Parts: sequence; C-alpha cells; structure tokens
Amino acid sequence: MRSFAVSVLSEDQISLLGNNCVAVDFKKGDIIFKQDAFSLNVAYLKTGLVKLHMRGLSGKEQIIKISKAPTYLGIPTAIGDKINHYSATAIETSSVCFIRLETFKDLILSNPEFSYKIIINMCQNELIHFRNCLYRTQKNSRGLVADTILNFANNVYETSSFSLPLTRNEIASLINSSRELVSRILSEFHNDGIIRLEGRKVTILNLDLLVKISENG
Amino acid sequence: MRSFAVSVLSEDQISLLGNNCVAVDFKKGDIIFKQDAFSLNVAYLKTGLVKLHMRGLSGKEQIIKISKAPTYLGIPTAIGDKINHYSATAIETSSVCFIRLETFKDLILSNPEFSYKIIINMCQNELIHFRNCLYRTQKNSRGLVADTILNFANNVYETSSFSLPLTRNEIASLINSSRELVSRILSEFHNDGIIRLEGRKVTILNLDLLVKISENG
DNA sequence: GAAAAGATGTGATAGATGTCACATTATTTT
DNA sequence: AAAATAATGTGACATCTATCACATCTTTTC
Repeated sequence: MRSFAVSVLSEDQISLLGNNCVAVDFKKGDIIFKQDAFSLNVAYLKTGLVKLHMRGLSGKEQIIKISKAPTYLGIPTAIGDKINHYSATAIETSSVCFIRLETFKDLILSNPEFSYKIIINMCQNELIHFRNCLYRTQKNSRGLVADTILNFANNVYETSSFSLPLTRNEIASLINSSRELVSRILSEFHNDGIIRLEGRKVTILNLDLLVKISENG
Repeated sequence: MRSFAVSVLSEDQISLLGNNCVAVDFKKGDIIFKQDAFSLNVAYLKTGLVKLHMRGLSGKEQIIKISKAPTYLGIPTAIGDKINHYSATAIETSSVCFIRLETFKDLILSNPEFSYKIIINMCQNELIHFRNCLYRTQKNSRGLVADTILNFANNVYETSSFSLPLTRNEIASLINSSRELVSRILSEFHNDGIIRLEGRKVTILNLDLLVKISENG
C-alpha cells in the first residue's frame, strides 16, 4: 500500500486506489459509517449503491444523495472534521475499501497529480450538489419525484425499467417531502400512464412528459 | 508570481496568495464573475462582502451563500467546469484578486502542502453547505430569518448592532422565502422586542430568544 | 406457516407560505 | 429639488403540503 501511494498514479488513479485495498462487504441496510463517530478512514465504494444521510432537527433523517460505485463516499466528512457529519448506509449489496486517513493524506502530499484529480472531483461534486440543493427548494414535490425517477433511470440503472431501491419514506426524505405525498404522486403518475408502477417496480412509459414535469417544477 | 508558486508556501498560504497578485476593486452591486461565462480565473476576495448566486428555474435568482473576506470565491465553479455555474456580486465595496486557472493549477501540482490546504478548506466548506442546505429545507421561514440575523451578527460583522447588507428580497432569495413574508417576520421580531429594526439597521435585543427561534425551526 | 413488524394507499383537515394588489416610504437619477 | 425608480409594509386569498387516522398489503422473524 505504501509503495503504491508513493508511486506515480497513472490514468485512472481513483479506481486504481479502489482496487488496491481490502474490501469489506455490506448488505442492504448495513451502516458503512455513522454520523457523530470519529472519522478514521476515507471510504471508497467499489461496487454497490449507498445513501448518504444526515440527522437534522428533531431527529428528522434526511438523505443527502445516492452514491453509485465507483466513487468515494464522503471525502468531506472524512477530512473536513474529526467527526462524521453524516452517515452512509448500503441500499444494495456493496463493497467498500477503507483507506486510513493518514494514508490518504500521504497520498495527497506525495502525489500532486492525485491531489489535482481529487480537487477536480470534489469541485464537480459540489456543483452537482449546489444544483440539487437549488432544485430541492425551487421545485414542487411532483417535479422532484419525477427527478428521482429520471435519476435512477438515467444515472443509476441506465434503463427505463428498474426497481426502486428506496421506500416511499426514503424518497420523501430525499426530496424533503412526506411519505403520503410521494405515495400519492407515484400513484398519480401511474394513473396518468406516465409510468407503470407495481410495488417498487417502475417502468417509464412517457419519458417526454416525465421530463416536462421534472422541468416545470 | 511564478517563483512564488514554486516556493514552499508557509503558514497562511491562502492569504499569502491573496496578497501577491493585483487586486481589482468592486463597488456594491458590481458583478465579479457571471454565471454561464467562461471561468478563466480563481477569484480570491481580499476585502469586502460578496453574494454567490445562481439563476434557477424560470429565472428565479437564489443566493447560495454570503462570503466574507478573506476567502476564495467559488473554487468549484472556477475549476469544476469551463463555464461558471453561479455568479458573484459585491454587496459591499470589495477587493478581489484574479488568479489565472493555469497558475492555480501549477500551484497545486507543484506544492502538495498547498493542495492539502485547499482540499481541507473545500471539505470544511462543503460540510457547512450540507448543513445549510439541510436547515433551509427543515426550518420554517421564521427560523431562517433568525439564522440570517445571527449569522450577520456572529460571523460577518461580529457585533449585535449592524446594518443588513441585503434587501428583503435578497434575504428571501437566501432563505428561499418571499419578500413579503421576510418583511412580516422582521416586523414581528421588532414588535416582540427581539430585535430593534429601523430600515436595514438591526440591533439584537433578546439574543436567547432569537437563538431559540433559530433552533426550534 | 403464523405472528409481528414494516411499508403502502387514501381520505380529511389544518397550517404555512406564495402571490396578488396596492399604499407608503427610501433612494437614485436628472 | 423634482421625478422616477426601487424597496418596503400589509391585507386578502388560494394553494401546496404535512399530519393524523386507519385500512390494506408485504416482508421479516420466530
């Protein structure tokens, strides 16, 4: 590991790093790291799907984002403070590498190219997060439910027919709405022939309309 | 500039960098950089106060954050994409250094300590932003107006009596509310003896209560 | 496989907040 | 200083959405 850190990392350093450490497996529902615990590692998600979530006011849990492998899980919370500011929980079977903070720091200090890639990556993530934060406050719940479906279809599963990895409650906590309203909106989409809904199984039937709903807000 | 970039930066590298380039002055209301324009520089705010803002759905402008000198203005939007994802506008007389992207990149590649500090700084900012984003969706407008006042008092002006640098409209756009409601809430605070309000001049009279309102949400 | 726990659907209701309309007051421009 | 523009205060109203209550369905546990 040490010699690896010192050597010059080529092309896809991030995924390389992910392939060169011992992986820990997590089942659906398992906690990968926990808010308020000491942050001792940087977690790298090799495979699987994870939710990052934060406990807010009066214990209300909110999902910040869904992270799909391969990616780092919460560099900010690992490095930004000694204590985690949010939690990560597997929502599908996942495999995670834990890189000790010191090792990660060594890597940054010894390898400028690596640092640069990390910085670029963090910048891009932050822009996405800014946009999501803006949308979450400007769009209504219908638009946000449409967004969520489109995100799973386009970015996560890359197919128009998939099974939602989140409960209605979790979708609500992602878009800052309520379980009941999410339930109603999904039913409405189904009744309007925009999606076909069977439990958690979603098939997009009218993509154009779904995009329109997402955009109109 | 070049030799400076290559040398090892000591103690407070960030502010050093700010002191070693030509500053441009901006008056209140002047645009420092603009959304959708090419991002050619990293802006470093030497003195002054700036709002970062984003044009959202149907042209609705939203303030992302208030940045107080000394600080970088939007490293993510400078580095994360070729085009700015948000704008920066002076809300008080400000002095800004523009560092060419190439220079900044050279600095990162040639100086690991600098990279490390940038990464730490970005991580901390992102944690703050996550928290703000959470609060913005979980607190009601009363709590958010209280937050805004407390933020100016504690972090920006560091006194309990100050002049708001934002219009009611801008406060609304910061906390994602409406001008009318912000106006009503400020009046209510004044009538309840929590603050003294004369136009934009604010004096906090009952800090404990204001904190309580901020926390209760 | 039965029981328990969790997830979901749906109606009714109350409350927070955005929006419109218009009056009033500041600030800027000429 | 007058005129024009921008900012602010306030009432009335409509609407979105959270919450409660309860029935139904699904999954997990023993």
